[in-house]
This record gives sequence, C-alpha cells and structure tokens, in this order.
Amino acid sequence: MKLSEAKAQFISSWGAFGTHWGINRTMAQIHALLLISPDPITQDDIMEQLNISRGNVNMNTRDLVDWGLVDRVLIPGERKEFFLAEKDTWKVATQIIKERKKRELDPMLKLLGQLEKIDGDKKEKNIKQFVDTIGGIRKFGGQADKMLDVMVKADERWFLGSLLRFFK
Amino acid sequence: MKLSEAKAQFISSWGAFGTHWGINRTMAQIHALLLISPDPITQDDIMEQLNISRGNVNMNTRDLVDWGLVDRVLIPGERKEFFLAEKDTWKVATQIIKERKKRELDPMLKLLGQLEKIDGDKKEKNIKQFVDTIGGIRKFGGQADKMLDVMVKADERWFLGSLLRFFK
DNA sequence: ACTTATTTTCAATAAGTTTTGAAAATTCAA
DNA sequence: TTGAATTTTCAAAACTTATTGAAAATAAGT
Repeated sequence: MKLSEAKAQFISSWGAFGTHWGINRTMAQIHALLLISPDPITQDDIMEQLNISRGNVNMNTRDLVDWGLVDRVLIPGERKEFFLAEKDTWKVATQIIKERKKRELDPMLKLLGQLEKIDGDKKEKNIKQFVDTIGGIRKFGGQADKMLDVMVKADERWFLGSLLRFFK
Repeated sequence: MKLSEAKAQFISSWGAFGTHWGINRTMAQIHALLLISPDPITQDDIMEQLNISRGNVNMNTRDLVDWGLVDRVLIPGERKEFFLAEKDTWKVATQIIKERKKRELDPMLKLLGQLEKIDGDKKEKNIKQFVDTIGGIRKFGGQADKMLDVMVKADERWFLGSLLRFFK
C-alpha cells in the first residue's frame, strides 16, 4: 500500500471512530492528520489536505488545543502559526481520560450522590429500586474514577507493565 | 428531595450523559427509566412517562435488547409485552464493553494492522512518522483490548477486589 | 375466519449539529 | 500610523440524525 492511500484511510477512519466517542468527525480528522505529520503544519495546510473551510479548521484546532492534544508553535521567521500534535499515544490517551473524567464522570458522580438522598420509606419497592440502582452505579463509577486517576498519574511503562503481569 | 423529582433528574442527566458516549439521548433515557423500575413495564408506560412516540419507543427498546441491556418478558395473562432491564451495574458495564469492543475497537485494530504494511523507505521522515504513530496506537489498543477481555470475563468481586489491592 | 389488540415499519418532518464564507478583529513590520 | 497578512467570529446554509404518526403487519381470542 502507498503512503498517500494509507494516510487517507487512517484519517477517514479515525474520523468515523471519533464520532462514536463524542468527538466530531472533523476534529478527529485534523487530529489524525497532525498525528502523522512529522513537522508542524499551518491552518492552510490543513484546509488544503482535508478540503475544509478556514473557519472549520480554526474552531477545531482551538478545541484540540483546549483538550491539550495539540500545541500552537511559533516558527522563527514565519508569520503564520503552526500546529503540532503530541505523538506519544500514552500521553494522548491519558490526556483524553483526564479531560473526559473532569467533564463527564466527576459531575455524574456528584449528581448521583445528591440523588441518593431521597425522602420516604426505603422499604417501598420503587424507592428501594431507585436507591439501589443509583448506589450501584455510584459504586462502580467510584472505582472507575480511582482506577483512571492512577492511570493518569502513572508512567506508561509502569502501568502497562504491571497490568500485563497482573493479567498474565 | 422527592422520588419523582430525583427520577426526573436521573433520567434527564443519564440521557445527556449518553450523548457523550455515542448512545442517543432517548435510548439512554429509556434505559434509565427501566433501570429504576422494579417491575417490567410496557411500551405505553414508556411513551407516557417520557412523552415520546410509539415508533420511537419501539426502535430504541429494540436497540436496548440488541445491546443485551434489556429483556422482553411475557407476563402470563397479559397481551402486551413488557420490558425489564438488567439491574446489576457490573453486568451492564461489561455488556456495554463487550459490544463496543466488538463494534469499534476490534475493527480499528484490524485496520491499523493493515496500514502498517506500507511501501517505501522506512527512514523517510513522513513514512517513519506514519508507521510510528500507527504502531503506537496499535500497541496501546492491543493492551486495552486484552484488559477489557479479562474484565468482561471476570467476576465483579474478583476484578474490583484485585484492582483495589493492586492500586493500594 | 373474523375482529380487535398490539407491534413494527418507514416516509415525511423536525430537531440538532457541523460547515461555510465573508466580515471583523488582530498582529506585525515598515 | 498604515496596510498587508493572518486569525477569529458568527449568521446562514448544508448536512446529519432523531422523531413522529399513520399504515401495514403480526398475534391472540372468539
């Protein structure tokens, strides 16, 4: 397979993959393009390679920078600004975990905590099921939260090495 | 807080939560409603409680059944069919992991494997970056895949117990 | 076989999201 | 300053996805 063909396939399927994970197609495609670009590239490069408008590139690169996945870099002597992606997959993954945990898991656990404080007889069937369900989700979420914290703080070699040994 | 209020909040935020995870709002809301219903309920109950159309309930309950999160149950003497959700959070989580792994992770790993077979000089900057990026993602994905397999096959008490000990 | 209850389908429509592109704002050098 | 290069914004348009509702299909009782 030729590089150009493989690139196109990677960008396209990374984009499709992203849509299953709450990331929009274009943002994921731009990320894919940056992940395989050895050197920093400009808005115009991205516009040209992906055939998308300037505004679109601008919004999505901003989001990628907000997520901590991409840096704006200045190249001496160049007027335009360049974008460069973090290439280390472990760092990318932990950064995504960190952000999603903050944006989604933490608020959900906070809400569940409030919902457990319900008035009424805990023996009543409907109240019991509600409290049990909320409690079960909260317990599970709490464990996931701890595990993800360890992962985010850990070093790749330690984490994967240990897990691998652990799971045999 | 009153039960009715807490129920409404849970359903609404579980729905919003779902949209971040590639599950549509209504499917997640129906799931939430079923998770807190101690007894099986009908299409009409769902239509009424969530104010949505019959067709919508029908499609989304079908998807929940396909995902293995909800069962159709027959109640002797009743003409209508009833729906009942799996209430055990661990089982729900492993079922979701199993399905998403099958639908998303496995095909992605397969594709990455193909993309690594690239023509050309592996020393060339662009080819090297491409192969390194794909290889890195694949390695990480492979580890995640193994770990999720263990999780799906494991029993909750063993898995969380062990992890907890592992992470101190 | 017929009638009625119930579920399923799917074309039309509504709702939501993403993209565009041109105008406004900003940056930089002379 | 001024003006050219570049980036940002955002209303309108395009696109995508979800929802409705009525008709068709199916199932169950008599």
